[in-house]
Amino acid sequence: MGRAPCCDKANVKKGPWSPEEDAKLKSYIEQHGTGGNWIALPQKIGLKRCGKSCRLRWLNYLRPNIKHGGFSEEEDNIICSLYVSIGSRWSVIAAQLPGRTDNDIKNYWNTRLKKKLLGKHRKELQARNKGNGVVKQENNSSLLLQENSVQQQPCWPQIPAPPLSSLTTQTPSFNDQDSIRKLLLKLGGRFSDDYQPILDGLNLQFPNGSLSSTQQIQEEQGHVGSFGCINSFGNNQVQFGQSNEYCGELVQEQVSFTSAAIGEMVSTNDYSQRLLGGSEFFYEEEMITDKIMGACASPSCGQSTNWGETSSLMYPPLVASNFEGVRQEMPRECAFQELSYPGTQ
DNA sequence: AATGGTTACAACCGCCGATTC
DNA sequence: TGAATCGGCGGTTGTAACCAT
Repeated sequence: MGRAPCCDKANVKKGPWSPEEDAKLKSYIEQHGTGGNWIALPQKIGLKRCGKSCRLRWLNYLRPNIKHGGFSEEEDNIICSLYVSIGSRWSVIAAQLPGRTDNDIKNYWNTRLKKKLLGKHRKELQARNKGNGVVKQENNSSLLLQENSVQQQPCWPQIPAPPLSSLTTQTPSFNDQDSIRKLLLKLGGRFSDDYQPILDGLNLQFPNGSLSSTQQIQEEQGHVGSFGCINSFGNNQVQFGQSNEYCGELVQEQVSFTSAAIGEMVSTNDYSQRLLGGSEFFYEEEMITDKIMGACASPSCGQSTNWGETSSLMYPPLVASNFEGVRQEMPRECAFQELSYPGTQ
């Protein structure tokens, strides 16, 4: 059998913590530690709180050496570059920023960093459209979910690579690149300038339809994987790929940058435009919603869907250097799926 | 000064792998 | 071995503080 229930939810207090509760929790943990059992803790202290709530309060607020607010530019850069690399794995990102909690970073990203970058990105889009005389169609080429001309064919988006020639080749200027590099390595990514392109080792099929060797193996096994984002730090090149399944079809896109360009984007807080130059969907949920809904509503799709169903397929990016890396580092939302690959089975 | 909108952040919720019994 | 809980995580929500009108 299992254990006793975690807590009596009817007799548990919710909402903001009072200074008295904080003091009780803090002094107890400082004297006795957590005892390795958060659930039993509130009873010992005499708090009408859930053990989970106590844990959260301690980790995010009461723990010594916690920093709140006032993120430095350096921290911004680290958060941005790690988010680009590994997605919303806040605990991993927090581990690189002493004194910061995952909750803090998550809030900071959601309320400030994301908007800051998106705002800049939108301004640039508007300026670009103005310059091109484009009325609507905000760079819609970024995510053209093509209607299938033939049923059972993947609907590949047409993603134009950003103008690499326009990107600077100067050395990335975010200060903590080395630690980021180490972290990425630890996470299964590669970050070396002499590293060979990894795409052949990945289970990828890009719009040109060519199969990688790994893919062929996977094909033989009768399935292919779905993953979020691939970062290849080889030949000074970083490639972001996203693979999603819409309406039972695999949709992939790929954007490439030089690692120097990434450094520039991050250091200038301007990476949204560059990174998103080919993938606005990253932030502009409403835009992709419309497009996906539109695509899935297309006659060729053959089935109806709604955003609630498709949204779960919007995977965050992650680091992967090879197929195993993809499997191992796949966030749980990205659990390796046994996708039937249209046209390859 | 009042009101409505926005921002920032603490806290909750629900899921999942690990652990326990 | 399987059921149940624990601990950790990321996503979401509630609300106080702030700002603009």
